[in-house]
Amino acid sequence: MDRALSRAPTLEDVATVAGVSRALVSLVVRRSPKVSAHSRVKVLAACEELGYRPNLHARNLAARGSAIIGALVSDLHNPFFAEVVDGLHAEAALHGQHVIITSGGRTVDGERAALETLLSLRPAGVVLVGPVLDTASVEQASRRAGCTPVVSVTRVLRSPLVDTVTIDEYAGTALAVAHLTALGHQQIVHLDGGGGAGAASRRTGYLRAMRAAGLATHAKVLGGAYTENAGWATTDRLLRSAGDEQLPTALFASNDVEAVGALSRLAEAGVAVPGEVSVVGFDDSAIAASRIVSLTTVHQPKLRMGALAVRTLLERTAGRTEPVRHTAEPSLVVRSSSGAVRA
Amino acid sequence: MDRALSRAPTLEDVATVAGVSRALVSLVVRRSPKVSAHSRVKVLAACEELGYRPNLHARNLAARGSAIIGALVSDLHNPFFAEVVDGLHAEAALHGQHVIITSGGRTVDGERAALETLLSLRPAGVVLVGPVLDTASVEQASRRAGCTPVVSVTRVLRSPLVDTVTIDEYAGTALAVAHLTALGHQQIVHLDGGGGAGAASRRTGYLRAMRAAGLATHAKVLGGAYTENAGWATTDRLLRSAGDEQLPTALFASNDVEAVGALSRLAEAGVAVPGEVSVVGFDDSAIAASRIVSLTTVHQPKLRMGALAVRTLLERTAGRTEPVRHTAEPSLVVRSSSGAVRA
DNA sequence: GTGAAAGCGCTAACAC
DNA sequence: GTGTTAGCGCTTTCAC
Repeated sequence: MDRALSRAPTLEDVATVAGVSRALVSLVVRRSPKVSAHSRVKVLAACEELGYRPNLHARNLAARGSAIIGALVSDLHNPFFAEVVDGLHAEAALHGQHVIITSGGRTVDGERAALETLLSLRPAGVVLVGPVLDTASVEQASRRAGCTPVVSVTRVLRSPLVDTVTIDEYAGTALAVAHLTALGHQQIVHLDGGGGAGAASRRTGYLRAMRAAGLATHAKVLGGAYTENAGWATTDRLLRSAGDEQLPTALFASNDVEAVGALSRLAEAGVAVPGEVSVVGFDDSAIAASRIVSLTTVHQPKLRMGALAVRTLLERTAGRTEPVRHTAEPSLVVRSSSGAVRA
Repeated sequence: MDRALSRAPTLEDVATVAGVSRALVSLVVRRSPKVSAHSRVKVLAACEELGYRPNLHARNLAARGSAIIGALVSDLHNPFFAEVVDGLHAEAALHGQHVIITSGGRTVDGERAALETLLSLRPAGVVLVGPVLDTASVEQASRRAGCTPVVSVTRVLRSPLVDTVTIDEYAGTALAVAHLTALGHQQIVHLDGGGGAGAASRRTGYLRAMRAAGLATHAKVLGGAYTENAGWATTDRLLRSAGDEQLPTALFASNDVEAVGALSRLAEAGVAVPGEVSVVGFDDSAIAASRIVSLTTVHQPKLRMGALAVRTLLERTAGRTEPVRHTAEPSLVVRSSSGAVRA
């Protein structure tokens, strides 16, 4: 079937084999309707025979604009982001766009370099998934690339050049607190997420929800971070500082891994979950669903957020100039880490 | 600083501003030594002023060959692969190569499409990370792209066109079995990995190691897969079929998530780990290190494997035509899921 | 419908 | 050292 060819076949090769001009082949591969059925069949057969695959570089150069959407994922180790990328892929495919991914290894410099690489490829737009990069760097990079559209998922970047897709963090925290109060909990401690994306809003949302429930005096925030170790350490401090009777009845962590840290410290201390203490997380990442963890948590619609990011990007490409800030609706997933307050 | 420019600046723009020819600018940005210091400074200043960034498409087209290494990652949800990608990045950076990633969402069709996208970008080479794609498809794709070098990590593809990087699965299983027998275990059951990458070798390795330890009669393989549910279900069957006294003293799972499934089933049944049953996994993925799991497991040097993949790729580019099969050395990470056999 | 010709931004020979 | 010239593979007018 394949003719021997040391280099990859080009439009020209296809045209020669099909006995037509290059322009015609170009029209066929781009699915133009202005081609006779006869020619189309001939050309397609030649493509097949040669194993022709268009050169995206050449296409991009000639068409000045590509069907590539670049995704800069801050942390490939985080399955949360993987799901957002799934959403990106699905929606991009619907619009005939290709998605290529780079990662910055959770560092500002790494992300800056990865963004440079991405922009050198002159993509139709860039999706920043959970970026740690500062707004100024993003703005500058976008502007230098002829104002390539940028949308940030998870993290809000306040720039007229950047659209954002996040969830309604306040609604999420309200769901978590409402779930716990409905179970009779009053002593609900919040394990803070430190400087993590959304952590500040979650803290505020928690305080607001506690106030709304008439539990303002019970509200208590303990410093932490979006890590398992932080969750462990914070819970450790809690256990040490309080006698058993003063232990809160519920812990609301700023994200899932922090909740897992709390769970493991509680298990070490022999504290029953949810018998003595209920634990609620945030994100609904893969670990929360694991049988061994089975964590009640606030679900973020990651797939939908990814898809929304792509649509938002394409709207920009289509001419919108006003920035938009989308917030998706969270929901609560009840698993076995939460239950009625202890007697 | 930035001059207003609606489109991204080109070499030509830089040349105009610097008052030199395009070729000179090209030499400067490619760090050629054959440029006077004076010109270099002038050109660099102009680049800075305009925020110039080379167009990779144009460069690739003109130079027929790019500094792009494409990575096709079968499953972005798997942190195991993320670490391999870290290794890829690190080594690629050392050689001035860019890494771009695509994913096939764990399906053959998805991977085929992702590979097409990658190859349309005419990369210097492609790294397949844990591919599910069949050998024939890979061979054909590579050949159609003018024999683009391909290296497969984790999964062995038997093709003269494809290099591979895996670990020594036999050595890994030997480590696990030796660890357990040293602790006095004899009733060691293997939870099979089904059709997963390396699962067959791990099964064989287990049987071989048991035989070598004089435990051939105790060897027992239970069907499974590389999933938490499979680990749970297999352990469930084990618990149901055996009275308590017939329970094996150790479980050796084909990978970590399967081990986690086993752990959760044992916890549900109130079986103490490692008091009554020891559990050992394979891979040393992130979940194994989690405090709540703390799984003894066989470590795969993922970073090194990623780095090795890049080096292997570049050797091909440099002219090697013989395929190579690298096997990295595993090691054992002892955590708290394994202990001395019960009395 | 189809073909000819120009040019996208860059590199690589080759002159000077 | 520096400038000139010819493409790389494709899309895009614009004639026919």
